Amino acid sequence: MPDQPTALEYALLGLLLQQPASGYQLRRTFAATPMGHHSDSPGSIYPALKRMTRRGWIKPAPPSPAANGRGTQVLAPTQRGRAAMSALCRRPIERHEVMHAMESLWLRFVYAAALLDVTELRAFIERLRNAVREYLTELRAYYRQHAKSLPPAGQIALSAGIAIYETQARVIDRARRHYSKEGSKP
Amino acid sequence: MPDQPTALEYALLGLLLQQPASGYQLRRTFAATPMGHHSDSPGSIYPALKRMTRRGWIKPAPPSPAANGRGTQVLAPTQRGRAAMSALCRRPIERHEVMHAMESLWLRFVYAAALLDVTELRAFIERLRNAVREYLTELRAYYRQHAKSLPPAGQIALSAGIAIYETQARVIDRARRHYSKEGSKP
DNA sequence: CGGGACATGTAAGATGTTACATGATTGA
DNA sequence: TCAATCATGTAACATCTTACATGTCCCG
Repeated sequence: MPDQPTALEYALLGLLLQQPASGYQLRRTFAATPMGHHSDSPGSIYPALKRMTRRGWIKPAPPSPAANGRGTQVLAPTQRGRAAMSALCRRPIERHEVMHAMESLWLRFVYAAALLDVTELRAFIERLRNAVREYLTELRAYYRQHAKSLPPAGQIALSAGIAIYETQARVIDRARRHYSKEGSKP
Repeated sequence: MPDQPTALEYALLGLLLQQPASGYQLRRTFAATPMGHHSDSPGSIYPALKRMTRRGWIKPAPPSPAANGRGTQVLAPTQRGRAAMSALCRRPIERHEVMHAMESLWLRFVYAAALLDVTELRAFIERLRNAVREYLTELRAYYRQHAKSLPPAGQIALSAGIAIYETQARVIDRARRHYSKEGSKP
């Protein structure tokens, strides 16, 4: 039975939306790419692809021209797959995603830019911006209240946590500016 | 059989080294604290505590004075627990930890500051600094090679990844300065 | 013709998630 | 006394990790 799709499934779906590929190629991408800290192990990739197929998100591309001979099976997203990713991008951003899944949110930003129209993309960026700012407020409040009772190393580690989110807030502002006025082009 | 200790176990051990506590209190800490993105679910905490007990890292504190009445069982680290944490802090830092477990490394920094002498702490900071710098070099190289072929959003997301590590490198430098000359106090 | 990369998959085992079960204590 | 909180735990389930199995193709 189709449970909740995992972050891995969305990451795979995103890659396939950019370019249909085989399981093996996807594994290589995860192994070679710094973005998205997912495992390149066959034991996670292939079952995930099977689940996605069951969901109707992807399907084997027709044997097609360049069937490169080996057992390679090129997978391509379906219309439903595209819809699932769009739906993800439109979904509200939750606190726990900001807390420990910022990587996934950055991925989502990339796919939102590819799949949504400029207006919706701007809305996504706005949601992301607000979510991060809210969490930053929380973190700073925590720091104010607890820093004094922490050892110096604890203060430094906590300030690192805050600085990481401040940095990301700055990059989000940059993205916001980038997509603010010149969304569609001639 | 004792497999490899998990990050959760080390996080729990660290908290217990600061202050003996019950499973429930540890759960509350995970729920309330921004540091360490571990689950506060009983289904992960209690089995982890049981494994740690099996390993001899912790043991129930004697019924002691303030047995607060309820079924509370206060757990305290043993000598072996302390040794396990020190060993973790002295261990070389691996690429994959820098890639997707910086939170754990910050935790480790806090516990290194609490458990190791200044000389060893400085060595830990140096290792952390080098590991992060090396990974940053890799990330920047990847950016140089691939940024051009990425969509704008992909470039922004990738630059966010880099900026996060640059921020952390700066905080590590701060820590390094902090522990450089005035390690022991008057 | 043999080794290495390509390519897909399964099996065993451990961990984590969610939901439930259980019971004591406190306070309204 | 009723509900909320404190407090520990288990069961079912899904996922991930690691290791293995299998077979094809290319190149030296």
